[in-house]
Amino acid sequence: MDADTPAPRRRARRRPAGPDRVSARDVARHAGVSIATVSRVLNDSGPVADRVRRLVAQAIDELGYTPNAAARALVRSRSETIGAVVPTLENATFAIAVEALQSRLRQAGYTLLLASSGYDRSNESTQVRALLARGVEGVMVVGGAHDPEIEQLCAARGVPLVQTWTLRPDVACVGFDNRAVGRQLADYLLDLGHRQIGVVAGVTRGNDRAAERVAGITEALAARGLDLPREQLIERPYRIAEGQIGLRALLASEPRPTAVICGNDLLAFGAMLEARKRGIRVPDELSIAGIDDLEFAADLDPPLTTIRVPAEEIGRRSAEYLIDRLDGQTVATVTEVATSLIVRGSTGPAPQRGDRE
Amino acid sequence: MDADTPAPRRRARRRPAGPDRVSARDVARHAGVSIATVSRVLNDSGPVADRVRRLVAQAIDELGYTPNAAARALVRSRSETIGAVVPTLENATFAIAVEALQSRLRQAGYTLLLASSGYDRSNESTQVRALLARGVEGVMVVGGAHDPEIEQLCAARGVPLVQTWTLRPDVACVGFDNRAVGRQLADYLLDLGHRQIGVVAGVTRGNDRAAERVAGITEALAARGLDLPREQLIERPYRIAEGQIGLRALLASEPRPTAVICGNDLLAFGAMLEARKRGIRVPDELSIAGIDDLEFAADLDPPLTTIRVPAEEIGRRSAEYLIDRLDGQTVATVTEVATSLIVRGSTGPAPQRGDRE
DNA sequence: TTGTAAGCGTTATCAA
DNA sequence: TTGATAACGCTTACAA
Repeated sequence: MDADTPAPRRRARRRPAGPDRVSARDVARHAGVSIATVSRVLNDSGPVADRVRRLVAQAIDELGYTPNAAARALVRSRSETIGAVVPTLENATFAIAVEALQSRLRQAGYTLLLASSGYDRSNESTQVRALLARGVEGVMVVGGAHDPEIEQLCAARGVPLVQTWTLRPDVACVGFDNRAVGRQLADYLLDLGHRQIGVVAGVTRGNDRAAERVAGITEALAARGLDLPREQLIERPYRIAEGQIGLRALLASEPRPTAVICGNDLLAFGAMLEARKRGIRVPDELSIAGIDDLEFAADLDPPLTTIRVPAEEIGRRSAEYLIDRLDGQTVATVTEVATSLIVRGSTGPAPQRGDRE
Repeated sequence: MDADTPAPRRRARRRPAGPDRVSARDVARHAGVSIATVSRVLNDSGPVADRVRRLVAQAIDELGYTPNAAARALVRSRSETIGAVVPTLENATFAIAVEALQSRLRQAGYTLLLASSGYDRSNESTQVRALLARGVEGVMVVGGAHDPEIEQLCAARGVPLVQTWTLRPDVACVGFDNRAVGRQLADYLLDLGHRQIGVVAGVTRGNDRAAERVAGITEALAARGLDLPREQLIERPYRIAEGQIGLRALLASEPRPTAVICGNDLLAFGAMLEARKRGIRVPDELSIAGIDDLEFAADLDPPLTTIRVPAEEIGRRSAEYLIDRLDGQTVATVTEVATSLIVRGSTGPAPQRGDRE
């Protein structure tokens, strides 16, 4: 995909078709006042006689006038626009966050410019640059590891940037500690007696959240003197079908894991499907856990043990951070949202030696 | 939610913080040329000596110049911006479409402004108005029934509007015949011998797609001399848990349906959960069908019979329609995308009298 | 091949 | 309480 090189337009019309756009000048003429007065009633800046105000309002109505946002943005140097770049909307967790982000932004009068990166760092950078060129006043991105250019560009223009799904002390962010999440999941399974733990992670290249989750798992294992051998760590894109592939690969390894941590719920769903297909009883023979707590997680059979990630809250709080910053308020730069381990039926004690078969 | 009344900003700064934005004038000065020349190399309009071109390019680089989109939009009266309003991104089918829409738009140099309506017609209208005020050059909405204001506003400005997930001969649209889809599903089940067909529809108020689907089902039944009694038609929001509620309601009615058509796959998933919970065998005792063919549909147990809706294609083609229109091309206004019945394991022949129990 | 200058539609300053 | 008018940063005739 060459999202980078916009194709040239074939024919450039000078003005949008339709009846020539009505401007403030038209309104002014129609109401028999000056254009300055029109502006004043429009923005409620400066005094206007009630009678005049009514006149202008009526003219605006009759002419169906809408102020030109570009002109306003130009003179005020404020676009009232916020940009967001997410990896993909196909992952429900990001879709939910974007939904909340947009909704909160609109309440404050901002419009959302949306782009997606496809989990590609250089593409992400391109998208941010495009948004900045469009004059966005704030930017939201997912994750804490990016092309350094992103932070630079935003900083250079004084455009606040909020990084989500991550926690970094040095930048504005709304998220959680992915490493801790990985650790928590691993510790939980270790406490259940599992010693052979496999991982179906997301693709870690260009995805610091996925990488951190793996790191957390590794840490927890190390703390108990265990390690995560290469064959026990499979990386797959975040899709159900990939979870199946991932589990298949893990099952081929020796010793066979008694528990599998998946990078998110989609992978976990796939893993559960594969286990069922192979007649492997979950959780008796194999425990499976995910991350996100998507809508369906509680409804799988057995219900999926997972880490709840408050996507809606992340989106909403990101919006609030940007809104407040643009409002000139000083706000906490680091916002941690609470995740929590939701224990359901897909995980259980490690099978005793001999339990199996 | 009062998304309609943006709260007033607390403090309005004059210019965005940071080092005063570098303008074309700065670049011109730096390169020792006129501002017109800068514009020429920037847009590749008009002749520029190679040497000068290099000079300017270098200056642009050194100064980190980015053209001001608002100024450009103002003078060209083109914002290179497209607006979309979907019911919600929480429904994967819309998320996928938006993803495709955005990606295709960017390729053509457009940026996507996104808003959501929450399935509320007046809110949808508000969002469209906001987008129009932002100067979008094209608009995408979901469905074919809206506040009439929407079509008027777009028409008045000559802004192309594409309506999706629907087929209307009189307007630009990319979609399919929801009524036909409902009919097809009902006919399929009728052909299997079902005579007691229940429906868990989406909420039809303000949702013409949901309403059309129900209408199609009703039609198919009528064609065989059957009707759809009130108690056999349940409307619930598009969520898994609501599907459970819906099926519960249907099961309480007499005679109990042998087949249930759900407004989308989420409702169908819920219905299947409820059936399982009650020990009702699917499809032996009860057939269940959905619409959308979401990622998980094939992986349910039993796999879900559904209608495949090409959401990605709808998004992409909507983008292409708008791009071509804005390019001055004459394009087909009505684009039908193919849906297809995917028969899987969740539906089967109607149980013979006495089969049950 | 280059530069000058007239807008584009607003907002905001300053007089009146 | 109102009206001229100068920006805002850019594109684009038109001149040179």
